[in-house]
Amino acid sequence: MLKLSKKVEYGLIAMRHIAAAQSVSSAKEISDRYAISHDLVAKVLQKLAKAGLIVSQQGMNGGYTLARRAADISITNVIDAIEGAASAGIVQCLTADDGICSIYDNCTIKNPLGKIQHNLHQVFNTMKVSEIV
Amino acid sequence: MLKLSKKVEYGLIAMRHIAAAQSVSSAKEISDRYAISHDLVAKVLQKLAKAGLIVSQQGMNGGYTLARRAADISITNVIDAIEGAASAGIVQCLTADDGICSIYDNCTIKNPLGKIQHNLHQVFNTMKVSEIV
DNA sequence: GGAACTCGGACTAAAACGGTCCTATTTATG
DNA sequence: CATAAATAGGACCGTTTTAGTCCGAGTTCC
Ligand code: SF4
Ligand code: SF4
Repeated sequence: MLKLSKKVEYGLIAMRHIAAAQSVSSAKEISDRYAISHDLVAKVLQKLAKAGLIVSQQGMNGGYTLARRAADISITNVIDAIEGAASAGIVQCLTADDGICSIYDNCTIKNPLGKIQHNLHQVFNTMKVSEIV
Repeated sequence: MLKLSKKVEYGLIAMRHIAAAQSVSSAKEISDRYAISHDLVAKVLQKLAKAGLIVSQQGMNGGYTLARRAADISITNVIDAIEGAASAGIVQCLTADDGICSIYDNCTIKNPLGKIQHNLHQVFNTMKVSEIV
């Protein structure tokens, strides 16, 4: 239940690969190296690019490179890029999202959970891509 | 994606309620107070009882009481009781579970993720039920 | 022009989630 | 002793999420 999705895992693997590479890295290169579905990792890469974490180079011999230093990209950045920023919350009522919980008024644990969520974010924010190369 | 399930939320609400109550608390009492499905909270309570976090008293005027001091029950205990101990992991390859990942051999991020998981557990372990009453 | 890329939407099978329902058992109480 | 109020627990079910595929289109190098 606290498991992160495969897409995020693939995203982290890809980020690590790109960060460690000298030149541009293509989706095929990554999917081959780690035995992941090409289509899947390609989509993840597209999301990472759209979020501005990596820059794409289209056409032949194209691929991706980091958009900024690996030390300036946190795990939170990667997660948000792939899952959407709203997913950053441990419970939906604490994310700035629309749908609030039907229990909201009666809920006695949202404040404590807020504290937990803060601590969790601390963990993901302090861990940078540069630390996993 | 890091969201905890409704069952866990209900479990935490129930634990808080029981910890704050003077006498035994029945499932109906809790489901009424917080406007949750009776059947659902009842099942959660059964799991908590089975895990030894609360003790049940059957029959009329029955219900649940804490099995030990609220300060000795961590959030991890509650999560594990409801979701099963195997769910404690951020990725399945790091839990002592059976099914390992197909990528396992090629995966370059399992060690870093192990460190993250450790930090996460720290958060859930140090937070006790007594802190949410 | 073609090969090797990125881009991006549509689609799907399978699993997880959230929840209901039904039955059996236990126990206090009148 | 009968009954009502509880726990115990399995079966079931509709919806959503996940993980993944497939296909068409645009881009750039050779
Ligand atoms: S209100 Fe309480 S139950 Fe509803 S989402 Fe927030 S924390 Fe979870
Ligand atoms: S091996 Fe890597 S990809 Fe597979 S589960 Fe463990 S961390 Fe995730």
